[in-house]
Formats: sequence, structure tokens, C-alpha cells
Amino acid sequence: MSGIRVRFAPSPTGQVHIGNIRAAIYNWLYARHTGGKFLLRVEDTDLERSTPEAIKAMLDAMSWLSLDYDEPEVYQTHNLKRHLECAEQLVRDGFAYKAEKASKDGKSGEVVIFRMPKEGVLAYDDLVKGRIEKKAADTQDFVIVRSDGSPVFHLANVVDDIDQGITHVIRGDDHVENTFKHLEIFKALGAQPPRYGHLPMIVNAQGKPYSKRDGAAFVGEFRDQGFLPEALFNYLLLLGWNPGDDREVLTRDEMISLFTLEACHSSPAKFDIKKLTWMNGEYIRRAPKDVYEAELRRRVAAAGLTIPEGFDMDLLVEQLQVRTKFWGDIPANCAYFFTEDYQFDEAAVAKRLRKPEVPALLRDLADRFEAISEFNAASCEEMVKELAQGAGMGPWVHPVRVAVSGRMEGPGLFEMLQLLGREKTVARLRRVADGL
RNA sequence: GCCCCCUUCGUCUAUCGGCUAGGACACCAGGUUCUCAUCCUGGGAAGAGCGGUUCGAUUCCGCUAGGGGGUGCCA
Repeated sequence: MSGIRVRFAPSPTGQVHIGNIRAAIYNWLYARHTGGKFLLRVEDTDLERSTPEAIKAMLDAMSWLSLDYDEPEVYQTHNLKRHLECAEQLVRDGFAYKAEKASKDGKSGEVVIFRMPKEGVLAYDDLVKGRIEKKAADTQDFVIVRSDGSPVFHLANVVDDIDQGITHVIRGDDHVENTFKHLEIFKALGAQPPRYGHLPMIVNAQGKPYSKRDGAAFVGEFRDQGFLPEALFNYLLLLGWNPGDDREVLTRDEMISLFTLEACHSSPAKFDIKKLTWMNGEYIRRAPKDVYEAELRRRVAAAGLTIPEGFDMDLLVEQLQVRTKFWGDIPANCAYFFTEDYQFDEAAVAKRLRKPEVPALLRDLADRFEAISEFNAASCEEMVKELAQGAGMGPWVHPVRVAVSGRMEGPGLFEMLQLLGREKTVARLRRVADGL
């Protein structure tokens, strides 16, 4: 136990942005690294957008990434009374005052305004950015309770941090300037302020904040596209932090033991989907065979296909795993093993099958495969090697591949034939030959 | 406008005064091979600019430029 308490305090607005979830990841890792507590506070004060669905999407995103928290989540709306009491206290103690104020969007009425210092220099030591200073003269008083009586973010956020005993606030760069306000509220409330650390933004190729229009921006979208949570987690972690050596693909335990805020960057990082994609492939290739097989069975079943009894799953996994970039690719990459109604890629047919000599060649091979004493990858390969007589096997291999699978790429041909079995192989070769 | 922050290959980054500036992704070339993928080898590719400090600056300081954030009765 370290006494360190951090929190992730999202406003559930429907979808969870990657920049946001990265803040959660960094908080979670900091807590796990230091032996502290990771808490969740749902800042649901925007009644319009904070729907039950939005909250569920947020919780789902966290559980998908295995971001578990150590105390029951706190809902900010439940603390409304407490926020307003604090506002009253601030007024009573002279740190805030009530005033009539007209807002830009036409609202008017009495609001509570927090008084910022007018002289001297405000400063704090940011855990990732170092010392940050601002002249008091460059700050302004600000509203903490609206004319409709609702507390503003700055007040609610600070009061909740006090109540939850937060010791370290790790959040996005867009809050750097707010920190001066928050520190003053802590002081005025007589509370020990937390240490702050601000994470750089995730930006697009143009250096602008990464948004929906730049591609997938929400956790749910990455999940839907077949990215592994481990890969997204790992990639996001590397966007602004590194372990100090050349390692990139890290286990959760390694991340926890290596993570420090000191190693975090203070400059924005561009999101690179290509590297995430590569990392996703790394995670799929490194997945235990049984994990891959389970995913494959699930995906194939979901595609409405049935894996026959006794099918050589080990061989299929061995052939497919290294060729899988996304979970979602699996059905398309192996459907032809499980149905006679497999798709033919037109370009493949044109290139490999539409040649005058192909039908005869396929029929001849069908005969040979039928006659072979034992039908397996090794014997099929041996047979074709003989036909090739030391030259390339391409002229036999290419048409057969397209005939039995409909595509130009995929597992090794002979492994593919073994998986299909003699019967299907022969039948498909003859059927395709007849159809040409 | 004012305030705060940022700046190493196309991208993510290493370097905490000695650098032939390292790694990864991406890209290109080659190897393995029945395709694709994997894997292996190689290649091109960077210190925003200008001043200072120093025997020596990517590293420290200043200025300029560029970028981002803030400047709300949003969070």
C-alpha cells in the first residue's frame, strides 16, 4: 500500500475517445506500479448526453481493456449537494462571491464566482511537464456555480477529488491551465492538493487533435474492426511513453513494473494506424494456439459455417495464425474449408484458370490425387515435384490453389489439400475443370 | 490579441555535453518459397532556424519561426 490514489474521471458522452482511454491507461498503470488505488468517477453532470447507454459504453470500454478499478465508481451527480455546500463555504470564507453576470449565450442571473489571486506568480511542478508558472495577473476570476444553481466542472471536479482522497491527477494536456484554478480551490477549501501530471494530446497527421474524421477514434470502433484490446493498450501506451529501452511489445506485468510518469513525454504524438495494425498482428501471432483456435471457432461459427468432426484444427491454426492481421479476417480466410459454396476471386480466376491447358491439367491432377496411396501434404507435394521434374511447381500449384480455394493467397497448397481431404480436392478440381 | 506549453528520420521514439545520432513502424531491394503471410539480410531517411555558453553541443541558455492548448454560466 502506497497511499497513492488516482482516478479516471470521464464524462460519458456516448463514445470513448482514444485520447481519453489513454489517460485511463496511464492512471491505471501508475496505480498498479505504485501499489495505489485506481478509482473511477463518472462525471455525468451533462444530463443531455450522460445516458445509461453512454455510461455502459464507457464501462464496456474499460472492461474490454481490463482496466479494473478498486472502489465502486462514484457518480458526480450524486454529489451535487456537497458541491453547492462547498460553494457556500467559499463565499462565506471570502474566496468567492455572488454576482449578476450576463453570459455570452444569453443566460443571466446570479452566479458564484471564484476569486483568483491578483498578485504574484502561481506555479506548480507538473509530473510530466516540469515546472509551470503563470502570473496571477494573467488569470481571471471564474464561475463555479451557474445561474441555474448547478456547479461548474472546476468546482465539482476539485470537491470530488478531495472527497475521493485523490493524491495524483493524471489527465490531458487541455487541463494544464485549469490546474491553476483547481489548485486555488483546493487551497481555499483548506485541502491538500494532489500532484498533477498532464499527458500530451494524440493528434492526427496534420497535428490537430485526433478526431472521428481522422478514422477510428473511439474504443468501440477499434474493437469492432478486430483489434485486440492488448494491442490497442500497448500501442496507446507507447504514444507518449517508452520503457527506456528498445522493447515495444510488452506484457501487462512489464508495463506495470516499468511505467513511470517521469518517462512520459510532453509533446503531442501522432496516431499511426499502421503501427497499431502491425502490433495487432504481433499480438495475434504471439497468442497461444488454444486462444487462437477458440477465436477461430467463434468467428467461423458466427459466419454460419460448421467445422466438421475430426477436422485437423492444429494444422489449420498453424497455417492461419501467422496470416491473420485482424480477428475479423478469419472467416474469409478459411471459409472454403467448410463450404462448397466458396467465393472465387475474379482476378485469380482470370490469371490462373482461364488458360486453354488448365482444364486438362486439373483433370489429370484429380486423377493422380485419386490414385495416390496415401493422401497428405507430403505425398501431394512429392507427386507434384515429380511432375515438375526439378523445375518450379508453379504451373501446377497456382491453378490448383485457385480451383480449390477461389483465391491466390493462403496456406501452403499441400497443407491446404490435406486439410480439405482427398474427396473434396478431387471433386473441386473436376468441377472447376468442367466449368471452364 | 494575451497567457501557457511543445519541436530528433514520413511516424512513434533512444540520447540525460563526446554521435560514425540507435531502435521500431512504414517504404525500397534481396534471400527463403507453390501464393500470401511470417522469417532473415541490406538500404534510403532526422537534431526547425539563428545566436550564445563550452575544448566540444541534438543535449544548457536566449531569440525567431512553426505547432498545440487556454483565454466559457463546456468538460
